[in-house]
Amino acid sequence: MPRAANKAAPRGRPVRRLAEAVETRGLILDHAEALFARHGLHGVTVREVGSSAGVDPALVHYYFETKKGLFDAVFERRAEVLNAERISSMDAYALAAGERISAEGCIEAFLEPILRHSIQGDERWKNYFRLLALVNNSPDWGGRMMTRHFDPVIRRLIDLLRRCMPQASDVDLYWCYHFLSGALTLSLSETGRIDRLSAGACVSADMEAILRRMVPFIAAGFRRVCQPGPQAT
Amino acid sequence: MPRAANKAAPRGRPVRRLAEAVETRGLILDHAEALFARHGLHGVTVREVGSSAGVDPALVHYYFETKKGLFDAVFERRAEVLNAERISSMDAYALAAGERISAEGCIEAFLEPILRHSIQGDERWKNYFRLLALVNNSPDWGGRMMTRHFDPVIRRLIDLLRRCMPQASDVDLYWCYHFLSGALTLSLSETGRIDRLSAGACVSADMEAILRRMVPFIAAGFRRVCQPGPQAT
DNA sequence: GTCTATAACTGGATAGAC
DNA sequence: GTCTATCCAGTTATAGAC
Repeated sequence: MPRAANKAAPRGRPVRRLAEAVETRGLILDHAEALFARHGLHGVTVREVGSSAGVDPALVHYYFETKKGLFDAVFERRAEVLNAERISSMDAYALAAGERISAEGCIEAFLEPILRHSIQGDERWKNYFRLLALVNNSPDWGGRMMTRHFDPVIRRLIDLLRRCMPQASDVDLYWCYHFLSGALTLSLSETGRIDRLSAGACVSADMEAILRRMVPFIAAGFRRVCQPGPQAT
Repeated sequence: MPRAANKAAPRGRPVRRLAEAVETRGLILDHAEALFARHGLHGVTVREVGSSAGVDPALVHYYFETKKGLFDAVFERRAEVLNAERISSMDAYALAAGERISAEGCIEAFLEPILRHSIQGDERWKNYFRLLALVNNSPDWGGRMMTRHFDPVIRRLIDLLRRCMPQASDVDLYWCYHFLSGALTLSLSETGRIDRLSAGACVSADMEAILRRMVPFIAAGFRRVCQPGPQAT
């Protein structure tokens, strides 16, 4: 079982070797990411990954053992980065806002890191987000995968939002987050559907436009459902 | 090319035969629907469909020619039904509401038919909805498939909403629909994630709870983004 | 319409040379 | 670490008997 890069340098070997290996590994991950994002786990073959990355297919097994192993590695790689960014974004906001904390602020702090990568036009991140969308909507293992990697960050968001709406019940907060999650992941998948539907008025890739509308949209939704305000329907 | 049930009765044959054939065809569709919903197009084999339906795999090709043909047939079958239901639901609402038309009413009229099937616990419809969620979030052909089958109905919804918010711009309306679409399809996919995230407070399958919250949530979002109201932020 | 048999091929995975 | 060669299970799809 050749476990991937467990012990760093294989004792006395020139560093060049290791650097190249890390490079190869990353190359495979990048190309697998792009392919999985578009066709899903079962829609991609190990051979395709290899030839896309310009690397022998056997190397894929060398580094990741199985196709599922590769898929998981792809999924995990950016999850950690993203979570760290979101946590620090929310922490920074909470600290800066203090008592003037608002739902809009929390949601923007939560969304901004993920959408910033898209706005900056990083294709690798965009592929990863498409993959996220696919996994989030996969009935069998998708839910578990999301739970395993992202739940702690979501709880942090819910905690912040609770401070904005102290009278909100947990059920309401979680359902509202659920709507947020659906709206976000569909946006991330950039299927191009909204472009055609709107006859060009909307552009799937325009994350700036999405962020600008999603923050008030979601915040208003949260407030309406979680605040037992005067509106009676 | 044995086109499926093109001409109804093959001239002079006993009706039994035809009835059984229709039954077999439907059986295949039902089981394919359940499998595609959970594993996607590439995650299912023709053999699996056959053995799940208790039918010879060759029959799948007899009725649908290719696996993709089967997939398309599954997707189309309920799309027509659903569209008709949604149109008549919205028409009925618009007629009844008259000048007292509201965003809440439009959205509920749009959502109710789709969620009613789930609320009634029809497993076949629920599988179909899971499939919808998967397709809606598929970057490559998903967007086109949604466009082809559902855009006219969506335009009808947008038209109604425009009557509630005459000053709304098209861009805003379409983006807001996009958020609605994401929230809806994630709900339909019932991944079970929200159940774990909320430690049991929310239940994925509880469409009643979803509908009750989604209507005000989405309506508030629309109003906030599409109405140039006094709120500044 | 249904089933058997099989063609023709592609998939993931591994052993072993370099 | 990388590549060649290969295994073999499983794939779609079809021809043809019933």
